[in-house]
Amino acid sequence: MAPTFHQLHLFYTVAEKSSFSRAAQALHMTQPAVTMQIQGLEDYYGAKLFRRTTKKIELTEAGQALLPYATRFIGLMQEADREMSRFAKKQQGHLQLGASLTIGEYILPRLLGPFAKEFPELTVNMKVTNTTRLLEHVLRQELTFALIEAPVQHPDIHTEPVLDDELLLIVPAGHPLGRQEKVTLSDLRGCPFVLREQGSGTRQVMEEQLRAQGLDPSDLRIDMELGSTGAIKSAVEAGLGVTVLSESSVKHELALGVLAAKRIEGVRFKRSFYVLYLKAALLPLAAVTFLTFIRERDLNRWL
Amino acid sequence: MAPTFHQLHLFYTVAEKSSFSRAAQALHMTQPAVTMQIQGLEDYYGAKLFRRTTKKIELTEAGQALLPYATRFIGLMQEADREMSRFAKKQQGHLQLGASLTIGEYILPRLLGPFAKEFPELTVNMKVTNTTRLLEHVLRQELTFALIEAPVQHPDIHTEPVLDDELLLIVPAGHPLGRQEKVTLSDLRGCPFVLREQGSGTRQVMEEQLRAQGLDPSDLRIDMELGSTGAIKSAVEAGLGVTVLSESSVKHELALGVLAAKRIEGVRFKRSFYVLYLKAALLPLAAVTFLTFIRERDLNRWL
DNA sequence: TAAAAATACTCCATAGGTATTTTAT
DNA sequence: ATAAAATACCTATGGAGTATTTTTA
Repeated sequence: MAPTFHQLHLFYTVAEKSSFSRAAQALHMTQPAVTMQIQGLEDYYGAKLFRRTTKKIELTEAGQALLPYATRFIGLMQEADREMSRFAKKQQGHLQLGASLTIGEYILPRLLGPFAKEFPELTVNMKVTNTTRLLEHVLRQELTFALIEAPVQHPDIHTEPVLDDELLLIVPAGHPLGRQEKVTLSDLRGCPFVLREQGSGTRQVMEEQLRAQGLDPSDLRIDMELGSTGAIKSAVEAGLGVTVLSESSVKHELALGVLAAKRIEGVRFKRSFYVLYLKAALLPLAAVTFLTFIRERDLNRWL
Repeated sequence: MAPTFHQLHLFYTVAEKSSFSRAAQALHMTQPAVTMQIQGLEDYYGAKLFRRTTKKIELTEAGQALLPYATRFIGLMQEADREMSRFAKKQQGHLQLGASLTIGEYILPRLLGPFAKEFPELTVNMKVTNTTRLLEHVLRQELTFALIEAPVQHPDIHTEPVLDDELLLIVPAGHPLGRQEKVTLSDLRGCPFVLREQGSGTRQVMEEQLRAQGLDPSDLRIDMELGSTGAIKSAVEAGLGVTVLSESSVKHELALGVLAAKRIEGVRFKRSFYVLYLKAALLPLAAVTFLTFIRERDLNRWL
């Protein structure tokens, strides 16, 4: 009797697309099915929601009144999904996940194992390509969502940050660089570095970024390579060198004053993830679960 | 795939009743049907929502997380219903409406005609008895809702004000009673009254109230009986007497200072409506439409 | 052992699909 | 004339009922 969430979602999509047929297409349905559900809503509320002509449809006054509620319903449902994904242990489903090169190569592989262990009933399928192709795949609904390093602009696509870390130069307390107003790359020449080993995500991202700025990573003087973030922090604290880490992973030490963080002029060691998915299709719970998993991890522990 | 509003409502009721069977009963369903829907939710979220034992069930952590969302969904749906009822012209349905004696006798009869005219597809059936019996009928789901004059206390019942007017003594500007600190009933003896005719709702309610306070309405000196609120206001403004009206119907004149309103010590000419309906069962849209109709009317124009 | 929830099954309503007609530009 | 929405009709999924079994205080 009461409207279903599904109906309100269809209504929202029809309003958004200003067309029954296009909404149907966006939602993997046929046009008559959409018509039926909208009629169901109209019957329930006892008022027409759209004024139809063959060329265009437009919201009636009643439709305009309902639209914000539909939006709020969708938002609330997504919020609930997000909250509930914390508890989803025996959830089952399948994810067609896309990832850009860096993410797909360095970062996701290390997360998929633990994820599969924690959510054994959720199977994940990953496709790695460039952002443009990922966008096309998502538009064609061949991928549920994709993880990329920068937001994209497209009317049918929703982008949302999953993680937005910046890697900073980390120096021990009292280090001369910590007192400088500005730190430039040339300041770092000859400076002893303590870094994660070759092949670690952090290291890879850093080197990629350096190369992207036209700098050769081998110009750096790397004195020490350690296998964990904790070890690196200790080494830097002990004055064995400087390093590059995300601010969040040294929050504690910064607060205590044992380490200092500086941004390097002209260089952005950004580590950003954005999810990209179709506006029309609600993000399925399995995807939300996956994103929650990523967000909850302290990614720096895995990189 | 996504949870239905219905499922969330069932979930809410089961949580509220702490029992599948009692929730089923409250919602006119069988226990297995409730079980199925809850299982559907649990499958979707991949987590148990209730910890079941034969004697009692309790929310799991996941259930506790979902409950506030279920509540918000229900609230949002009711809000939408209320908003949409403004447009519901061709809505169809049937209302089993209960009303207390005064409301059912003096007030509703005058509203049902216009309502039926505006909502020709909504049929209304009215039962008039005392509040106690109305409560029983609502509990037994023989009535969709009931309109009464005062809120009732019952764990399964929701009461909500529809209208809460107080009738005040209205005197022309500059009238001696308007300057008095306190006006008592004895002040009114011999005072010329301008009132609605016998049989009008306002008049009836007033006389009932007077009698309830042990006073004989015929003690009042009624100089004039007029057929409309507007006529009465004009007569009082012109100094032809004093009257009793709800504050809202003389708001304008009070602001202009042409009339003054006083409360009579020891007498409360209250005109309150409360809706009373089952907490478990959402108020059907037809009922919301009816209540919106009542609220939107300036009742004083009809009484 | 006696409640309450879970299963098993049956049935029917309805959501959705395909084919077609209607409508308005 | 044409593109889009509505209607007709059919099928099948799943929601709800009845009957029954399982569970645990």
